[in-house]
Amino acid sequence: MLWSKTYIPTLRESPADAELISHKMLMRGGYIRKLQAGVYNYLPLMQRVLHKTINIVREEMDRSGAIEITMPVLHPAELWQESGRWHVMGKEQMRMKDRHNHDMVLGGTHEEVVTNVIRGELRSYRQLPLNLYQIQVKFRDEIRPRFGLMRGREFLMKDAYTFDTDLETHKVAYNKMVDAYFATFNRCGLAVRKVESDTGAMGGSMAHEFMVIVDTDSGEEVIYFCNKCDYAANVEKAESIDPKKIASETAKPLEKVPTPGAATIEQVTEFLKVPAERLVKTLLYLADGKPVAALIRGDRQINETKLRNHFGCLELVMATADVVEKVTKAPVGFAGPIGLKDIRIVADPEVMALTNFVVGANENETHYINVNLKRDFDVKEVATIRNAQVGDICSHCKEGTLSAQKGIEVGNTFNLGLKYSKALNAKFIDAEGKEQLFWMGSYGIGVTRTIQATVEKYNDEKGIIWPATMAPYQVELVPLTLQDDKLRAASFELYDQLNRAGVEVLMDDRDERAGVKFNDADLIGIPLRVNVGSKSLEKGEIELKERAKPEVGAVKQESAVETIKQTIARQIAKPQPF
RNA sequence: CGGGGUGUGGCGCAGCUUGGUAGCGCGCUUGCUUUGGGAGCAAGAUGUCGUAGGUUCAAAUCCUAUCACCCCGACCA
Repeated sequence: MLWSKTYIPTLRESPADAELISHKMLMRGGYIRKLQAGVYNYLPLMQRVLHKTINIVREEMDRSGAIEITMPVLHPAELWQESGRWHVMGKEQMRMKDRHNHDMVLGGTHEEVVTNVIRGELRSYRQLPLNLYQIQVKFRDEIRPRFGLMRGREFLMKDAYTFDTDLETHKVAYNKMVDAYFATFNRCGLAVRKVESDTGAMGGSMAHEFMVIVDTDSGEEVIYFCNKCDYAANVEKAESIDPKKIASETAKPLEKVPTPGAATIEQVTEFLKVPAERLVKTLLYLADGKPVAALIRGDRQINETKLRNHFGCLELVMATADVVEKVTKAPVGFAGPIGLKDIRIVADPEVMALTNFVVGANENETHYINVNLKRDFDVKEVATIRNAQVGDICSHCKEGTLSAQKGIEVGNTFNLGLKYSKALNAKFIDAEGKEQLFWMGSYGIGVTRTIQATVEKYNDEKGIIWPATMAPYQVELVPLTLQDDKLRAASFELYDQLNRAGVEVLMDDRDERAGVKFNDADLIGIPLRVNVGSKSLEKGEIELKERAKPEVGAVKQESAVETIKQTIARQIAKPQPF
């Protein structure tokens, strides 16, 4: 392709609304343009990267035995009502009405539709296992779309769905997908970490996320991993070991003390000269509208996902001040479990291990000190509802400590169990002639997000450095000038030779100065650049410059095509640029 | 939705406090020179100053409303 014949609108400056380096580079390199928040045009270079990435994903899915289909983007609301997710998805689901005033959904995921595809028709266990996948645009009305393609409202995704006869065969299918994911991301030059995650609105009992670990602030999610064993989980899921009961001190008598002006943990620790881990926070929430209380140590952060799972509610929101006052009969900041009646109270195991601790007294500017469980109050529900923290002991090996890193989630896998087959009544006949529900799994790869994650990972101050497997072109051919007839002729000849040799080549045939072309070449990040300049041409040579390497090499014109092909082959074999 | 911020040629920005009819850099067009890491000179084109009201002789500038976009938070197959 000739640069002059395609459309590569590079920018010297970053648009003001781009924050992440990857977002800036994709904008500056003329890869993407925003249409509205979270919705992007994919320009010619991006389109080619997209094709490359899709091909990798497709090849690995096919290799794993998954079968490609295409399902509609437009779904009838009835299907979502049938599964019960019409209400679960809430505002995140893009919805519209047709001319008959029927509710429609722009799909953000396809569990319902894929189940509808097979139900009633896939009737025999002999047709199982089955894995159906598609690569398709998805819509999600994100609360806050951001960071370019990282969190879009419209984005490209590969979604696969497995159907199996039982849990054992489901696990086989699940692990095949896990293997396919590692293979896929490897080919993209991305080292990914598989971490445990919460199942969220997907239901089911097991889930993993595939994370690209990044040093920058671009990681949207914090993941915790053990320094001794291979345990890794995201912040929603990560668990640390529960403490043994602290060598029990003698219970001191309960005492109610005034704490004027001390409503926050910091103020109370300061005022009472008690460390935060001796305080118990009483946090009030509305679980599907009903007030509930959660007790965690003062030095800990509540994990609302864990809390929501414990209460089994759809909606969990912090109670407003007036609810707090109504329930505790005290202003915000003085809630405590003693005397708190008629609401469910859940305590973190760490709280259960405390003695002589401090709680709010449900009275303005008052706390209880020397509180002890059983004697002063009792809780019926105990569940881990705190966030893990760096330095905590790993809950798996019980030896290592947890560290944290930021990551970009590029893929995920979910065991869905029987949730959707049950809700949508999808059954097959087993070997005994009995009707059974399908065991299902769902598996996503954010294709457009993976592309941006790759840019976020592989760039320098000059621009993008693509892994050869994803690069829009394999080679960028740069004639240093077009004014010199010999040089021009040699460039076009090489361009033709490369095309005939099946090399994906972009030639910068613009009548620009060399510096402009070099800078644009570095910006768009094609892994191999070939310079045709008069100095080397006099020696019968052309120059090779790999984007990821500083040095410039020279080869004889005659062997140029061969050397270029070898270089490309080497780059593709090891796609990680550095 | 809460908090913060920004909307002025394609991109980046100034002008707004103190109203007087829009400017800079890059890019774009044409010509000449130049040509190995973002050239120089000259001549040009491109703006209903986000939108709608209002105040005023006069509004990019003041007031009101509204929309869009960005950041933090909440949320997130």
